[in-house]
Amino acid sequence: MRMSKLFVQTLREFPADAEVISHKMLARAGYIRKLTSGVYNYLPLMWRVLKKIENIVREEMDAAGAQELLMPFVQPKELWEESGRWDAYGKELMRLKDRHDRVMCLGPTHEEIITAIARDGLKSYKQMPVNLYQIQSKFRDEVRPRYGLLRGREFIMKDAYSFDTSEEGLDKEYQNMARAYKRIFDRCGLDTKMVQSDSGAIGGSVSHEFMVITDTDAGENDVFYCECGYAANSNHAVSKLPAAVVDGKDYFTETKIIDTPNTHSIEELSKFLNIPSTLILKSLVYIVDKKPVIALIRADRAVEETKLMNAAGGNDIRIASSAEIAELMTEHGFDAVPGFIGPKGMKNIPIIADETVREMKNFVVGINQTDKHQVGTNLSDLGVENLQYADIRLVEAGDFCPECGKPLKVTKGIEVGNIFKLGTKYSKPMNAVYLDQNGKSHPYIMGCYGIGISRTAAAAVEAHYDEHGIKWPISIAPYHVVIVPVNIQDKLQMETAEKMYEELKKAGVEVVLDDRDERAGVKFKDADLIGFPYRVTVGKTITEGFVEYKTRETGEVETVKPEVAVEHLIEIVKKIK
RNA sequence: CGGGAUGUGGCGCAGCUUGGUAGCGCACCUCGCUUGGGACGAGGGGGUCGCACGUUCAAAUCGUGUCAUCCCGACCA
Repeated sequence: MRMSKLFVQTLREFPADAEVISHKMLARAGYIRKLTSGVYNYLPLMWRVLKKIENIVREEMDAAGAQELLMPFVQPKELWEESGRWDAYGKELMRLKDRHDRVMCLGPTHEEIITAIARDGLKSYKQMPVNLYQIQSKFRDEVRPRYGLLRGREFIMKDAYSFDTSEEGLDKEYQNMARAYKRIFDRCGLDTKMVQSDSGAIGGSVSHEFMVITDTDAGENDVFYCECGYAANSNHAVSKLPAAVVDGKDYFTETKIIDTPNTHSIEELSKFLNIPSTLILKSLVYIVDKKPVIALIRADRAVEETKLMNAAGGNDIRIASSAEIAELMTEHGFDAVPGFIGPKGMKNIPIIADETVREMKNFVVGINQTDKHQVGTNLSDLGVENLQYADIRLVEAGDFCPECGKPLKVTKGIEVGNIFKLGTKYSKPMNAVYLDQNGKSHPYIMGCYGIGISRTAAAAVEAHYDEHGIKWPISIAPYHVVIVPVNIQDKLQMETAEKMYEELKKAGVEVVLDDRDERAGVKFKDADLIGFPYRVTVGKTITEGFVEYKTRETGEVETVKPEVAVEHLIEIVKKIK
């Protein structure tokens, strides 16, 4: 490709509305243009990158035994009603009507469709196991799209679905996909961690996410990990706690109610009583699926909302507003303000206590009376009904690994892929069954496996850039090399550049010849910004028979003969896989 | 959904307070000159100032409404 014909326009400055590195870089270097919020045009350079990632995914999925197909982007409401997700999915599901007023939606994921395909054509145990996948645009009407390609509304995803007759079969395929994912991200030049995670609204029991670990602020997830190999998303991580004072016997000799004026926060209360916060039982009111739930936890710790939501068996959670708390107090005949709330007397409302609460003795707790707390208390003193214990605690750095006991570390991660065990979550309600050896019907045991293609591209930029621009891993770079004749009016320079260009093209190297009548500085800036992995500069030294060969990643520069540079590049490209 | 901000050529911005013929830099086109890290000179094309209504002799500028976009939070296979 000749640069003079390449459809790309680089910008002198970063667009004002771009926040994270990948968005800034991709927009400035002419890879993407925003069409509307969370929706982007993929310009020719971007599309080349995306196709390369797709091809790596495709090769590895095929090698792992999966089969590619393509499902429709527009889907009928009826199937979503069968699975029960028409109501459960919420506003993220983009709904629309056709001219006959038939209600449709844009596919945010394809469990319903694939399950319908399977029940139509997958009738015998003899046909399984089978794994079907597609690479396609998805649409999710995010409340707040952001971070460019990292959290768009329309994005490209590879989604695969497996069908088995047994849990063992599913387990095998799950491991198979985990290995394929590792190879895919390795080939894309991405360092990923496979972490345990919550399985969320998709449902199912077990899930893992593949996270790109970056030092940029684009990582939306906290990942806790240990040198022993344990790694988990914060919404799922568990830990062992450091030792703490959990028995208040040295502070309180009897159980009594005392005045604690204006102690609205844990900090104020522990200061007022001159006790560690580990002796205070914190009570928080959440609204889970529109109903109140009280969470109890040792006060030095925070509640992990996803864990709490799962413990409460809900699909939706948020902290209660002060108005809702007031209402709840009134219903139970109290009038305490937040800061003095407690489980005492809260009948007919689920109370979920974190595991930390089990060990607490002679502690301090709110009793739903403003400016008062009860000290030297044990949970049994409070006569709590509907009590349930669960791990609802947010892990913190410094906690210990649940598996080996060493201190956990925390890092930010960008989720680029995930794998779920779905079980019969979709096959059962949709009555998608096969016949076994005895002619008896059973629902499929399913798994699903996603990779965000466009997000992977953005994550690669987050992981590979410098102040001058992008540094693509060669396997997913839009082109392998750019040849820059410094002065296109110089006959020898231009002839040499053209000759190398033709030779490289012939050898299958993806090469751009920067034949623009621009000054060298402009071409160098653009080359760095766009992120060609290699640059060959044909300048003055060509009179002595040499060109400059530069590696973008390392900045290393060599002076070599043109034919050496060509050979070198051909070798490098041969080795990409 | 709560909080904050912004909409002026493709991109980045000024002008608005105090209403009076829409401007700058980059990009784009032409010519000259230049050619190893975003040169220079001259000439040129492109914007009903997000939209609507209102106030006024006159609105980018003032008022009301509305839409869009971005940031923080909440939310999020």
